[in-house]
Amino acid sequence: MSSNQRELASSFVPGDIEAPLYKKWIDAGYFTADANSSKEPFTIVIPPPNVTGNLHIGHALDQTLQDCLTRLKRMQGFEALWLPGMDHAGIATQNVVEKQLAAKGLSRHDLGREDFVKKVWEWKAESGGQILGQMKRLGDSVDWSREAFTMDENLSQAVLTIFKKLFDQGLIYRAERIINWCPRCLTALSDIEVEHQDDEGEFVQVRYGDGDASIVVATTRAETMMGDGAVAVHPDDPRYKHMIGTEVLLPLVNRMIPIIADELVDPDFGTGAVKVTAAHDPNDFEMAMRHNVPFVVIMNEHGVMDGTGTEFDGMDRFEARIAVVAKLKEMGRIVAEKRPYIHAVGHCSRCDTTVEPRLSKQWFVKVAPLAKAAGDAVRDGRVKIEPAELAPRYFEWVDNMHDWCISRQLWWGHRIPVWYGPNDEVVVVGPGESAPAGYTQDPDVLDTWFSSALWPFSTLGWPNESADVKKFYPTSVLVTGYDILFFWVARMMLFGLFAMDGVPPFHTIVLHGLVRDQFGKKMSKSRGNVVDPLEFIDKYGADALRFTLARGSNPGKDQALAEDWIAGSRNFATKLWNATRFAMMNGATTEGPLPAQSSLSAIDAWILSRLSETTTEYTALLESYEFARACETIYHFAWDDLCDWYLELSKEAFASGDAAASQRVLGHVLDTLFRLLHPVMPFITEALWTTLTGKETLVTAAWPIADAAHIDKKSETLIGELQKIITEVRRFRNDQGVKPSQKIPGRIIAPADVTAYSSAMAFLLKLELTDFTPSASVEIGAMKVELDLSGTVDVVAERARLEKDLAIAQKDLKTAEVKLGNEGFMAKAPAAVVVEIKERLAVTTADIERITAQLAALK
RNA sequence: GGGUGGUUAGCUCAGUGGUAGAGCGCCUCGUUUACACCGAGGAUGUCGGGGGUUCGAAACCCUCACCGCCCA
Repeated sequence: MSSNQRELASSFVPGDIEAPLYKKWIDAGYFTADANSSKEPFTIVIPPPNVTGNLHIGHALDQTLQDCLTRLKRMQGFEALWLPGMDHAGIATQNVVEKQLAAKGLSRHDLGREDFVKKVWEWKAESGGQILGQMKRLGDSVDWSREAFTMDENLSQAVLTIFKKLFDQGLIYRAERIINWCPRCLTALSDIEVEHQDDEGEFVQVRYGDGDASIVVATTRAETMMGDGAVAVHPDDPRYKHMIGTEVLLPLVNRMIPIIADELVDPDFGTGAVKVTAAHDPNDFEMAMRHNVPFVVIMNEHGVMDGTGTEFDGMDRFEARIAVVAKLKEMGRIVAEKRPYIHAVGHCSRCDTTVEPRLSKQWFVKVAPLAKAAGDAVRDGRVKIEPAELAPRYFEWVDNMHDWCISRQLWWGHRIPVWYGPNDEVVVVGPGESAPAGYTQDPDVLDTWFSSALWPFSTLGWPNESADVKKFYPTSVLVTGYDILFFWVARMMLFGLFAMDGVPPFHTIVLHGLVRDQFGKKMSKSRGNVVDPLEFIDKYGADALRFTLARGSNPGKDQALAEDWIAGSRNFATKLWNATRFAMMNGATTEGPLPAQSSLSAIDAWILSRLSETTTEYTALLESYEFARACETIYHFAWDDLCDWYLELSKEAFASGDAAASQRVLGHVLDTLFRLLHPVMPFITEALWTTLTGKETLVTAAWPIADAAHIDKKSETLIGELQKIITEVRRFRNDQGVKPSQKIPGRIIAPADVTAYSSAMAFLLKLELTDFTPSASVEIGAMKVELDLSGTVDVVAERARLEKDLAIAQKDLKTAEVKLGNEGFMAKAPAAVVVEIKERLAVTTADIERITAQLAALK
């Protein structure tokens, strides 16, 4: 089929093309990677969204960038694999199903563990993973044949394998520690599952003991005092030095507790004396270990007071706080109180309940040796972090990482593969092994991030020696928001290096920022400023959303997003559509060789030169993850250079019917432009390109290589001159109130290389190149356009125009004169800069002369 | 408290030593051989304050102020 037989719809409706194109791509298998290919691999594993999740705007950004890179590399001839999948999201998913049960008045305990887990699987089958369908709307070129889930059989084998390996090397241990406990979820949480917020609390000073044997302690948690085992002061504090080693009476429970000295106490905080509640505070726990302070547990797993033997037993912890303070007040023991007292309090990241530090026996990963390796891999350059400015954050965390609590008191997740014998024997059961008879398995499951830490290789088939692992590991790039650098990225580094014999899980970590609202504020349900990417896709098309997000994505930086900007991207898509329609109406073609460079008009040579430069610049920007700058570059090439100038300057040639060279050049420019834009705007480029070329698909088409022979500075300079004089004439017409469509007699007086394009310029400026007596003229440098306004020149407007130009020229002249008159400048500035300023002086001097003469003539 | 980013046009942001930029918004004109989701033209900034380095600073250094994020 030749190009003039194919047609584009007269208007661009994204919804008409997107779904059919995605189906075409899937049916053709373009996204399916081949482990046996001889091509160099390029691998990205998707940050697995929660099985409970829906596509939010952050996913849309993350995935747009990943798709850009994957499509780019696929076109560049790599064996590109973008591997999709989901995370089982332990607490989140269990919460969803428990909520459903609660609606029927049931708890998970009513079902029992086995049936509950079955129920979760049923839920997943029915309503989990909605995000996968939404990813298709976005156009993600993921390999669906490799879709993975962290609870899949193979990924579970990976979990068992690594658990056993870590345990055997002494890197997993069980210990009684203070951990973060959620009294609502009834499970332990790791440090990063705790979110610190500034809450309104209270700060009270309580007198322990009486008379000489008394000391005032400061606390925000009066209710825990019944669990105190000591009072601590700084060893050098003169106020308390004499009391160290003595005992005071603990009110309410009437127990004598020692006063101890510990460096951890800040003498400037409160009264300089703090209560030591070993079983209910992590700092106190540490001090207690050093000083043999007893652990007194006074709260149960629900955060309810228990075992104090006082009237407070049975009270909720917050209720108890009020009651305890009231009672102390009654006893005259409250020395001072401050309320509200704003301080940071930990909350469960899943349900927002205030976290309770709790003494409890849990499983931990000993991270020190793993974290050292993870830090070194980045330090020695084996893994790059982009942008590099974010590397210090990574180091700060990896170098100061606490041991990782990995057990969770949940039912949904990978059950801890530890079995206990009748005499407390401990056996870890690896893949294919079974526990000795009479042993019982630990009831807890592993932290969700334990399995996601294995994602870059468990999804490829590890621990089996799969073809995928051989071909696609290590992965090339990991694209994710900086907000999960610690949650996920650092942990993949830890486990990846450990499991894969020191081979890091990816070469480059590309970090992007968060999507914020149009005023740069964080999106949140409470603010009501959360946007739905699917609504934007419905309204403006996936390409528009993608382009907007990519265009806003500066490395590692947050971006604001406004609906207007998506509309702007939709306008860009429409522009491309209409430009292509126009081009095809005028015979643009991709068939046959490009005309010889020497035979081209300056207009054609110029656009090829700009195309070549744009290709180079844009490719380099994409390859260095500078998505915002890349989009900016291609946007201005397409809209400004191509649509506003090339097409306009070419209209005369197309109208004259003698434009074979331009038809071929234009076909080439569009062909290349669509290839370049395809990673960002896959749908519209596919539609336009296949229509233009008659070929099957752009998905697997070759990435353009800039032709250095097309760089033509002479044509660029010449077209630059044309643009200047055209703009000046337009400005003149505008100032004179001449309508854009009104034809007026005119003539172009300029050097021959400019006048060679007189007819193109005249067509564009609506000038009639006939004989006439000029009544006005517009000049720029050596170029002059004479016009006939039939004697109706608006002298006032023209004076204003010239005077404005004169003022600018005079200011520029002065700047140049000052510089050239500066001895320091002349002595020290680089020669090239001096030459430039001298040229500027010459140009402005000439401008001033010319404008002054024109103004004089106007009198 | 420790770390870290920011302050440039009305808004959101680019711009790492040589005449201040983009998108959106704003003003004027306009149914011109694609496109009003458009075209042409225009207005708008002592680049947070102060000091310093330099022939030259939005950019480099110091300092202050004010926002923000991460960690404790």
